[in-house]
Amino acid sequence: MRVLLVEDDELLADGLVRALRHDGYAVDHVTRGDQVQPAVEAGRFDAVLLDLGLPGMDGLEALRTLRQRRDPVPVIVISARDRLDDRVRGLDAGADDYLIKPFSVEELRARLRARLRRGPEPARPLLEVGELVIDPDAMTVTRAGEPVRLPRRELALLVELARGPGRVFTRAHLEQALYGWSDEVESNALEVHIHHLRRKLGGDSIKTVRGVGYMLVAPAAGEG
Amino acid sequence: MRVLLVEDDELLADGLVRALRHDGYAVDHVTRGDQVQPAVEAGRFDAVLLDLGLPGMDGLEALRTLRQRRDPVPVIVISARDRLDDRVRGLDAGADDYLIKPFSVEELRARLRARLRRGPEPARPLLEVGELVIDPDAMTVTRAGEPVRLPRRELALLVELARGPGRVFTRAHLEQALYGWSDEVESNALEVHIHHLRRKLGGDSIKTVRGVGYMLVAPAAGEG
DNA sequence: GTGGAACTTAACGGTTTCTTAAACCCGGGC
DNA sequence: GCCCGGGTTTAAGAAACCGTTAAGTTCCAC
Repeated sequence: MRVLLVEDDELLADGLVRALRHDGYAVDHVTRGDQVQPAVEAGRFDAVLLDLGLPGMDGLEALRTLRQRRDPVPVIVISARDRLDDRVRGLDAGADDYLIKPFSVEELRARLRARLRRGPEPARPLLEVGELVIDPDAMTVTRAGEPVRLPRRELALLVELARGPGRVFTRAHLEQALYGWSDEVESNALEVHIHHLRRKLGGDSIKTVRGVGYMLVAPAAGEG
Repeated sequence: MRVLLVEDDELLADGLVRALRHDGYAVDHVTRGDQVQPAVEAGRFDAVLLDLGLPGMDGLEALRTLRQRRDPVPVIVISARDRLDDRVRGLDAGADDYLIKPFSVEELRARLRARLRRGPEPARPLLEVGELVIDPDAMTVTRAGEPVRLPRRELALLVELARGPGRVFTRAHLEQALYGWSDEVESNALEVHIHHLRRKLGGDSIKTVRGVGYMLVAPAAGEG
């Protein structure tokens, strides 16, 4: 298992490298934010441990660059920035975990194990349907470059459909995705939401499969 | 996105359910540890939020059971047990994240988002008979790559026949597959559906066995 | 609180699908 | 040739499905 440690504090870095190597990981170590992208591209790491306050380029910036290029490598942020919105920002920038310094090496090990157990989760590509761009990860939609603000139900519906573009989702599945088992829908709420979505996204983006359900039209697939 | 919340503190659970529903998640809620396994099996959740101190069965136990059965659902532990070795044990039991009570809802949201970023849906099992490909889950059929639109009854009939290509299914069996035990059909509805299917799939795809029933055979290319 | 957005429910009409029924077909026995 | 029973085809009314509109209700931000 190959791990990239990005940390400019020599003392901490030394300790971590030593501890992780002791656990059997192959650890590479860089100290500057602008080294992250090249290192990851070259190195095929199974995980990255990323400090945030770095010379060259801020760690968060480096992380965003990585994710913009759809690199799926698991990233654990290790930072002294302990404010709530630091953590939220880090996770939303694409971190898989966020550990606050000072932390116990034991916990880092456990969280690293948890990440490595799963392996990289491939990032989904942006879904483009005509002038429509759906980012299922960020749960955002833009039309002709303009962000489209969607109400909760409609967004949830669209994101669910975007999980399998070109695939049919049954009404039962979609209703479960929106409502769970607790509330049962015994009206045509689903159809109404579909209707509203179509109005906002353009009529041919969501296709009806009669007697079955709905599907988001895939970019590549020919027919609408 | 479907989320299962496992939490016995009514007040906390209520708040979380409310907050998550507000974010567009379909939230189901159970309070006992021994309800986790059945719920997850029945519910196809995208993530589980799991308290540890639970009636019925300890959360950690429930988590281990889940993982022993190779269930891959992402699990975020939310617990007041804040000792280092609690966290390590939780993560090593198969948790993907471990959040200590009291926590900020904002952080839970961010960590949930991080867990729900995920790759494409796994491939589904397909039934293949000659050039015919049936996806029972999406309830779609393609013939030589071309989608064939089938109404529900015809589809159900075809799916049943496709379970044993080259095998004869009795009328009684097929009628039961279409209408269940309760409904008795006392007309030739079955024959009519067979007729329609043959028209769409090609005349020789469904063979009649006089006095017994029908069977599916690989249809010849180019017809239909 | 209050106003507006979002959500649900209900109703209607056009369309597809399902069932029923009746006519038709066809091989086998006489 | 004629009849018989199982199977096929056709047609038509009934039922279900889906899109749309609109009204009522809940939710939420101000």
